[in-house]
Amino acid sequence: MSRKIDIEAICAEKGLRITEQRRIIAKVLSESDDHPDVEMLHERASAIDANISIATVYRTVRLFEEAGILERHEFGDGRSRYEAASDAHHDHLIDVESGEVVEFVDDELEELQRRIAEKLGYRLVDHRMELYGVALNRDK
Amino acid sequence: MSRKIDIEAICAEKGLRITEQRRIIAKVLSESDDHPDVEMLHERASAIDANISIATVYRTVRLFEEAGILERHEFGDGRSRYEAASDAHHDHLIDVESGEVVEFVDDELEELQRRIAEKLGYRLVDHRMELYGVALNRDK
DNA sequence: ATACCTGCAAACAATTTGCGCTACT
DNA sequence: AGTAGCGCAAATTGTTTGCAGGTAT
Repeated sequence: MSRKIDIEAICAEKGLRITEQRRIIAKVLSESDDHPDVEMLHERASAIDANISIATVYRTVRLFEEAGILERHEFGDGRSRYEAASDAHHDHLIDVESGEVVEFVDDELEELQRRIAEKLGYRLVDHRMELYGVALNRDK
Repeated sequence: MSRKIDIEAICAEKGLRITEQRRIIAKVLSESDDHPDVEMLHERASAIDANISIATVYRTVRLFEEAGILERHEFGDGRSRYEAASDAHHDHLIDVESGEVVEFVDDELEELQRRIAEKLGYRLVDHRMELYGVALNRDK
């Protein structure tokens, strides 16, 4: 789903300092096709450089989020999960049995949300939507 | 929005013990038309009986949620917020400027979500959706 | 050179839990 | 009477932060 995004280039663009640990965390993020939490990111980063502290992962992830490089999600398991912000917006469906996360886009849905907000007297600035489901054909 | 729900009766129905503190917390919940967090619930309960501990509020809120008496929401401010589970499902729109929460129902949306899940190969068992918006006419 | 970054450990905030005592049923 | 619930304080979990030393620009 995620076309590779050159986070390092974006950092330079935004005037962020590029450090060894940021480069590694950026690489890990770019190569993740799932929605890892901080602990998972730290594990993956540690596999490349064992000295990266989890505090740095937290700081970097916040920095990247504020720079719009990353999107943070809360899927209801208590911790935040991240993915590289692509220009293509999408929502998520979570398989409640396996925990698997499926990404999807539905223009009709986007449009409907905008209309609902408007009907209530608001201009929609953001939304969060997750569907929770069980697979129909268990034999996949 | 919330028609009064007799939580005490539901407790009896489900075989839950009815204690003084549960009765109070139930009353506070029934009378709340907003979406209080545990701290707010504790404050409101304390106004009735100053001896209720916050641990009991946490325990009771969890008990009630597991019994289906309560719905828990996470609106992105870190803590969980609760409302009495009514039979009438609804979603929420959060005014990002005032923090006000507007409840709404949209059948087309419900139906669309079901269809999207199905298209992806899932049976929809739950969903969470929040719209975030700014009021169109500020002079309301 | 210097301002920014990192690792470490301590601090925090929300929530849970062990324990001895109390109160429903 | 006996089990389940309560209050309190300590423990847990996810996350943030102060500080002393290191590093990118």
